[in-house]
Amino acid sequence: MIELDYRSKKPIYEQIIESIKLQILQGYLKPGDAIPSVRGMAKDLGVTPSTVAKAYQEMERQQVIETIRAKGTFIAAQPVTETLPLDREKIRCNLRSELIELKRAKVSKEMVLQMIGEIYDAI
Amino acid sequence: MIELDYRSKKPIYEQIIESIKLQILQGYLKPGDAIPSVRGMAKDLGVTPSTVAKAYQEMERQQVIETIRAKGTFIAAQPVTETLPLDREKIRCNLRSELIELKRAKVSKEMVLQMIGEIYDAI
Amino acid sequence: MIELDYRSKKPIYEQIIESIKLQILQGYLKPGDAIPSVRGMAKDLGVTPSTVAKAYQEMERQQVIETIRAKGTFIAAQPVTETLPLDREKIRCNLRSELIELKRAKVSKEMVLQMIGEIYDAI
Amino acid sequence: MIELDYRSKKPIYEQIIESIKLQILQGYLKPGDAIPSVRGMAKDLGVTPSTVAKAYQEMERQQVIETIRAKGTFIAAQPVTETLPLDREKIRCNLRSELIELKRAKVSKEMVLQMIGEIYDAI
DNA sequence: GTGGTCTAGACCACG
DNA sequence: GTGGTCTAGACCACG
Repeated sequence: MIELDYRSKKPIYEQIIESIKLQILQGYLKPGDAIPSVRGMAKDLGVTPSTVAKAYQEMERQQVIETIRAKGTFIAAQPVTETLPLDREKIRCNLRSELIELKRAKVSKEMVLQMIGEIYDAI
Repeated sequence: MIELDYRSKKPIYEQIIESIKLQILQGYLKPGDAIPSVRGMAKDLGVTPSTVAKAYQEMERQQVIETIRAKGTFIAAQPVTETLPLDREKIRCNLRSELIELKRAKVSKEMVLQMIGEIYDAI
Repeated sequence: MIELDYRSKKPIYEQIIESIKLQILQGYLKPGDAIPSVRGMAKDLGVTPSTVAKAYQEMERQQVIETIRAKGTFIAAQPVTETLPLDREKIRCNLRSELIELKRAKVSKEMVLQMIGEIYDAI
Repeated sequence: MIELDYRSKKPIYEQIIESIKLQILQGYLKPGDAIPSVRGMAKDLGVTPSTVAKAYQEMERQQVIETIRAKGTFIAAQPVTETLPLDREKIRCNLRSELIELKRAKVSKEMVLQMIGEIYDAI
């Protein structure tokens, strides 16, 4: 199941994507597993189908899921392991933004690394 | 100087804030240093004064800069070092989103920690 | 409804904020209640949407209201009760300014306390 | 002497007025006492003469001070004790704004009255 | 439809 | 000149 935070500034469709990816990482969802149809998940989550459709389209583009015509949508066989240089750059940039805030708050490198380690393990 | 990336999804006013904070962290801007007037920076950057004003107001709220009555705007004497719990939570959440992507790309914890360390040092 | 005083020196957006806060205190608005959209209230009040947007953004920052993704804006669940020390100091300073005027007008301490009590109760 | 807070949002000329009034209330300045010339005070405070002139004009209007041609400026003979209904209304309105914030912060009536009493006594 | 961002101006109080 | 407020519009992402 997916829990949405409507109060968050993070778009709903991104929350859906993040949640699915997380469940894959954590092993709750495995390659070949079926996930609900766009309409089904929209109903479950109480959002409009187009929001779910947007999330699915984006995940399909990223080869996280696969849609097999008339059969449904499934977790993709093998998650691609390489990130595109462009995405890599985006991640670096976003991380940097957060690290600027932490460094501004005088959080030491050691504290940051510890924190990152914890988050990484908890994923 | 500030370099803007108009292609970025990050709003101009946020880019201005991040750039100023970065320059403070890197020592290019020190407490008491004057920064350009709203109109001056707007002209420099080729954006409307309201965009710069929005950035300045946000930074003043965060006590990054101080406006002194008709004398100009200055880097605040002593940046407050405590982050609000709420902001802290937001940072954690944003970091997590990026780490999910890295873990998905099979980037090991060691690699992530190394990368974070580098970014932290480079700030 | 909100009544604006265009002759007042108090900015429109601040009047909107004060009015909403007052209605919450008086129980006319309760946590979870919807308030008009930015555009809706702008039309009601006869001001430009950006003025209302500014008021809403400030109230969101103060956790007075919450914006829920494309569903609207609502009175926040539980107003935070702690004031920041800095805000507290500002309130003290503003109160002092007014009390100086009252003391100058030879209004006795008893009269002032009575007056304050009345205003407090009437809120 | 007058201490100005350039960081404050309160205009310099208002700070000057408040300071003079305070010194009168506290007995440091008595009716008939001379106060510096506009230029003299401007030099003392490090502000432009027009700022001091604005403060003096306003105080003269309020009969706080008197300017005697070619002799200088003096604390007025007897401070007027009645406030104009309009000013009274303004004070009430400003007090109300601050009290709304205090009530929002769940500061009890007793606490507020105590706080007001302290400030009043300290003036 | 909704809020967020941005433009291009105007006016104002302050100094 | 300076920042703060406001108007009247535009465009965009999100849902």
